[in-house]
Amino acid sequence: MRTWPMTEVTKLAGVSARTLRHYDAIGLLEPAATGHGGLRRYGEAELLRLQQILLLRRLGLGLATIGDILDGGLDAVTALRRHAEQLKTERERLDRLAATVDDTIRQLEGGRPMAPETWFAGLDARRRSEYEAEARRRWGDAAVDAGAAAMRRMGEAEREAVPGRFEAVHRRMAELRERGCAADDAAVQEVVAEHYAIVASTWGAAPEAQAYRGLGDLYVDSPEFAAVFDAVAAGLAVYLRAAMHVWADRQVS
Amino acid sequence: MRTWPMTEVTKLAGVSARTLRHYDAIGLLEPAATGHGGLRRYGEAELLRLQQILLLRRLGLGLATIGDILDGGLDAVTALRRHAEQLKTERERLDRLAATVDDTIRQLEGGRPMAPETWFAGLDARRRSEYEAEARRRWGDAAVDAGAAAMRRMGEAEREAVPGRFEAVHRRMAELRERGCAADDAAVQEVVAEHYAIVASTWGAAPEAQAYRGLGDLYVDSPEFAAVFDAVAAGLAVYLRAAMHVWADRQVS
DNA sequence: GGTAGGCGCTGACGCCGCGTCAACCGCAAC
DNA sequence: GTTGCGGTTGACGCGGCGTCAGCGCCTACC
Repeated sequence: MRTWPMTEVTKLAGVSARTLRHYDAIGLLEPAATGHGGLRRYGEAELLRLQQILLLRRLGLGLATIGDILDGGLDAVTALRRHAEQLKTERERLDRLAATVDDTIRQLEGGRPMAPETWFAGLDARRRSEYEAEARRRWGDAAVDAGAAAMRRMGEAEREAVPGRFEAVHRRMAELRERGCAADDAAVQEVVAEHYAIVASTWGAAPEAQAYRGLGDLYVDSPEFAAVFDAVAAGLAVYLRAAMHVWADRQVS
Repeated sequence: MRTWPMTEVTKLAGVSARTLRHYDAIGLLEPAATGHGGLRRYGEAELLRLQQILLLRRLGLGLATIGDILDGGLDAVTALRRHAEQLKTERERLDRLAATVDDTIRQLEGGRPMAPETWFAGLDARRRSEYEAEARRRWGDAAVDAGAAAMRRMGEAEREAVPGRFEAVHRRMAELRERGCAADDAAVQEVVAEHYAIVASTWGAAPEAQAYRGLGDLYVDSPEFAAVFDAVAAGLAVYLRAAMHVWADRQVS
């Protein structure tokens, strides 16, 4: 039986010697024989196996998976189907990411701040669904769906103005906190009222006092939200929550 | 000035303590102060910087790039534009990859071998353009474009039959080589003639003898092609090239 | 005979962004 | 005293090799 040394194999298959040694090291492709000083020699069967490895590798499969397939422990079609799923998921993530990046570029160029709606746009499906699941738990399906619908109904100009209005509220709240105003201060409650109005416009309906309270909790409990507020001014999330609680309590009484 | 310990920061920003230590280790975000036993304390400026880090990280930028941006050595818009390019390139690569994987699944299910056209489909842009550039060098723009057009013009059934016809030729060539037939043997040249016919049908025109010679060279020079032939039978690429050279020389004389 | 060069070998580090141990320290509550 | 929390500094691991470093063997040339 003919055998080939590594240099030949690298030329035939277009892989580096390092790669062949790696495949040997991880047990993916062992030489047919190793003679005089550890020289690797590959036979026809090994070349064929290498071909299959390279084919599957080109499809993006991991070496461990490829090994499982070639050793018969895994069905190729099953593995590829699963792989195709992952590819599609990853592609969708890149899609959203690219859109968010484009958004950010436009906003930076226009000198406008980040839109809160885009805060979650780049999150992967798991985190996004976690957030949405929490929202549904807190406020119910109807509220979440109504909110999404309301956002869609809004005119372009109106929708674009939302981030700026939120930003303004955040800054005014930060100022008041800086000046030492308590959460139940009239000036603070005035700003909260405006905050409530903006939230109501994005939700498509005026939230119940309890729901608004819950939103304040979310601002602190959710790392993503808290981070955004604390970027405006450290501690703002907690301050805002307190003010929202006061406002909600007054609505009820 | 207020400062926060790590536990607070992890809750505010939603990052792990490990991440904060990592950012400290690579010099991306250093604590405002470290007191009594190395305890890290973060000030408002650090929280703001962390916010910016997380924002850019969510967009998929690398930590090194983020550091450059925040330290003023790199313009955010420029970096993001470049990043968006890369995202799009990567997304396109995944698209092609997913298509190739789907193809492969269909072929495996149908029990048919890989279509040669798909050999290059999953390659990244660089390698693909390298290959195409080489093809244009070898045969000229017109030939390459005509070939692509011919493939598109072909009927579905015809196009699907191409892989099988190539496969059959490869197997017959391998058999003849096994039996010790020389490249100029009549039986070998008969198979080569069929090979030429298939190539002609995919190119949309009968190749010049010189172009056909060049194709034989490519079969050996290109690792990807050589690998595919040598998977059918080790050494087949070289054998096929020799046979193609003989055929081309006879056409000229 | 020496020596330079080419090809092969075996480690081992590096990449990227942390997760995840392990081992230890200081402070507070029981 | 001990338990537990919250912090510290290492270190390994992931995937798929690229890229040295340092060595051995064979050949060619002087």
